[in-house]
Amino acid sequence: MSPTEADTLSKSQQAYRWIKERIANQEFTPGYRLVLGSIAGELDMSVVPVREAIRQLEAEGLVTFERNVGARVSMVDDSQYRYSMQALSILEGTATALAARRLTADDVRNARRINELMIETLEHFDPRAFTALNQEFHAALFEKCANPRMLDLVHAEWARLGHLRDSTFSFVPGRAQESVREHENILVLIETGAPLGEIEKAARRHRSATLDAYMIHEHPDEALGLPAF
Amino acid sequence: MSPTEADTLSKSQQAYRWIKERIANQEFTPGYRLVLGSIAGELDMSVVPVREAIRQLEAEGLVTFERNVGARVSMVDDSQYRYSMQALSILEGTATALAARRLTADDVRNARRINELMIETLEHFDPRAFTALNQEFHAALFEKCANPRMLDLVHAEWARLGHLRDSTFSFVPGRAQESVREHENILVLIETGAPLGEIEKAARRHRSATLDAYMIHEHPDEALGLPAF
DNA sequence: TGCTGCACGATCATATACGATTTCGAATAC
DNA sequence: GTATTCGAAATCGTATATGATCGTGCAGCA
Repeated sequence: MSPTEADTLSKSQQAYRWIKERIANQEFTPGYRLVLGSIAGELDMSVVPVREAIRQLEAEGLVTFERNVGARVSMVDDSQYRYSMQALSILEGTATALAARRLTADDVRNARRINELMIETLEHFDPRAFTALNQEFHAALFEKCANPRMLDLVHAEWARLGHLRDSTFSFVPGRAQESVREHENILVLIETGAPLGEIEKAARRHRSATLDAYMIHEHPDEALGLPAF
Repeated sequence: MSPTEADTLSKSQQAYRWIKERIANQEFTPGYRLVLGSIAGELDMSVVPVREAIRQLEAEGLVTFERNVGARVSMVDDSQYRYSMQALSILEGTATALAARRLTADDVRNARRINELMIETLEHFDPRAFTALNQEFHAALFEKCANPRMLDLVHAEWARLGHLRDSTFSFVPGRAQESVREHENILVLIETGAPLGEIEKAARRHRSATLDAYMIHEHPDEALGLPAF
């Protein structure tokens, strides 16, 4: 046999990934009509697995579905991005605080290493790579969150953002320097055993600041409409 | 024709509701094996819609699914309840703060009315009714949240809790009095235009306190394991 | 007795087929 | 010229059928 790489993958899951990838690639832009039959033909399978895949995507909010009409890629405007970012700032801030006391010296060292990598890449700045490292850094901090439910929510929100934009720092490259400084600051708070409230606030503000930078850069005219904390 | 009541409902949705109801009713207890064929037979439909329904429920976390094996009602132990409550305390706290500035005098009046209803029912205490009113009260406060994404998350978490326990106050009836007092306190904070941080903290603590009461009542021996803020 | 392997039953996964609903355009009436 | 109705094509919703996979119990052997 030649189970090239997707042998252990059910067709529904194949379809799921296939569609998701196209959406992430902007190949299927928002509003794009997802026709069961066509996709099934394209993937050389019947419509049943495709249906299931689309329902999953619907549950994640990536596509909207209307009965007897069909599915289309969800409309994602800037406001959704902003809202998701704010939600993430809340969730991630709390998750980071809930993980702080459980981080070992090694964990902190590792996070710092990632942050130093980010500093290095600042010279020949690559937004995509920087965004990826950024995610890695924060994951290192909140992954040990004492509350798995919070962790799930954080992951879900990260995934959601990943679909809306594959690189935040493409939009606000200037924010990168400030960002790594704040990272170090958070690390110090964790190391010195600062009150959890402080850590939460710092982590939350850190992300809010990225959002603010984005807003000022992309929509300088609009008011944020989102109260700060 | 006799479209008794479910004419406009697709079979997948019928199945979805049917199963969900059984789970809520404890008729399908955690660990219960959901067999596609049996359910399909019971509902007099083919397995296809049932499959879809189960996948939806899976996405919501109500059932777990294993390939080529089947679905079963998710195990929900106390810890999950606790984690969910804590997540809700965070989300709801923030949502309440994000809604505070948008509440009109009427909104506050309405919320206070609900709270007074809760006070009245304290005499002949009915946990179910009290819990329902409690939800109504909080919904009145956070429903105008400026961030719809946060609102979605709050709703989802409420729904999740609804499945785990249909009445929180069955477990800690003594908490009710304290609860309505804190409600009034939150209302005053909103009316007087307290800083959003204060409102958030109060709302968060309010729910945390319910969780603590539950813990002390049900698991006095266990440490919370969840740091307070 | 205890373990290995096989075969059977239960259940899931997918394909194909058909009926149902919606959408869109063309023909007709005004 | 515009509005309305009718009909066909596209697409979805579900049923039925068949192959694939997993769990389990029994038989055979050490």
